[in-house]
Amino acid sequence: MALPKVGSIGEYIREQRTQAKISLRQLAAAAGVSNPYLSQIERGLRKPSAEILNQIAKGLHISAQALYVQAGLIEDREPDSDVLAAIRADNFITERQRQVLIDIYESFRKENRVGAPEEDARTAKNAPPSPEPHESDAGSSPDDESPLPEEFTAALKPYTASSVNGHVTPETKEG
Amino acid sequence: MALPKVGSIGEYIREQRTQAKISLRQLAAAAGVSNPYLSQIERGLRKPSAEILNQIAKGLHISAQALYVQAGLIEDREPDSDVLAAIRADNFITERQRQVLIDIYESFRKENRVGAPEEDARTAKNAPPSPEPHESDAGSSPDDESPLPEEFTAALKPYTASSVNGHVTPETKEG
DNA sequence: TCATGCTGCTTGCAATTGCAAACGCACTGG
DNA sequence: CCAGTGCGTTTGCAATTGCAAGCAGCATGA
Repeated sequence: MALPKVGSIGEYIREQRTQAKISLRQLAAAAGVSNPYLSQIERGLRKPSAEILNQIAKGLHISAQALYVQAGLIEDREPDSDVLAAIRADNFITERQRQVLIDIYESFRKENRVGAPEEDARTAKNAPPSPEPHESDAGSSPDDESPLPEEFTAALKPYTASSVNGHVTPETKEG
Repeated sequence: MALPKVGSIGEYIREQRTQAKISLRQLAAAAGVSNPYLSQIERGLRKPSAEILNQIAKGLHISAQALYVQAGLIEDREPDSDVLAAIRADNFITERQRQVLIDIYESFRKENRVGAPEEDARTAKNAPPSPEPHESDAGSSPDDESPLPEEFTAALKPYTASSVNGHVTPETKEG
């Protein structure tokens, strides 16, 4: 298990390099690494550090992210929705908060996507994946100050109590 | 320039770890690295490879991307897209779920603003000024000894299923 | 034929990573 | 008072990274 995915990333680099029609030495120079080392990387004999990887990405003029994904260092994130992208790009929240937000959002979607369980069928009915007509702007009542939490566990309780509960529209039930 | 941002990433990791209230050894075990090595990383004495970085990110339950950015291995992402706009535009979730998400996000931002006199948008790069992990201990679960985020996801399920999705007392109509 | 220049590859070697073991410190409790 | 447990840190050491130097093969040209 010495070379798990290392090989694939080496191939990927070589592929990109040949595609760019530049020599190994050229890329090595552009990336600021030695030619022999780059050679070894491309053949999977060495596992480049993140720094080297980054430099190679720069030298290849490709996104470092692509390389990291190839190297298995970053999960290939599915472009589910813009919400996740926005959350991930947001700078106003801490990492932990970000993670919680993502977890919550994903749990929502998972909840809505309930495959076919009869029990949850009705709950799912509330949130059909397709066109749930949220015609109401639902404007998120601007002046409705909810006693929002500061911690997760703390955060969740008040929700069910005030914010969420207080905004229910029972009519959504189908007759 | 031997240690460019290594120090900062170590601090960042330690910050996240203490924020998560887990010990160095715990994180080391969760991340699959040795405790002494993690200690050295946090103090900037060692420059962890991408693989280790990735494992640490997993152990911390934060996005590996954030760590790479902190390590200077990935260019900082675009400033910030509007999370709220994305949430409002999303039609994979119900109105109630949308409301919860918005409330949570805003509460997070409000929470982060505790030590920030004015709009610190630009100053806040990737980590808010001083989030002050001062959990008000509002929850204080009885036998809660898992400060890990998984606790939250677990905590989310019941509440997404029942409270949010429509198992609430509908009498609380908006009026 | 030899010289020059290009391609990529192999070979030692210093520097670094990453770990197992052990250390010092604070706390608990028999 | 000393054993036991937790914390973070320090200390050698094997394994690896990453590089300078050198090697072999294939062109072009005098």
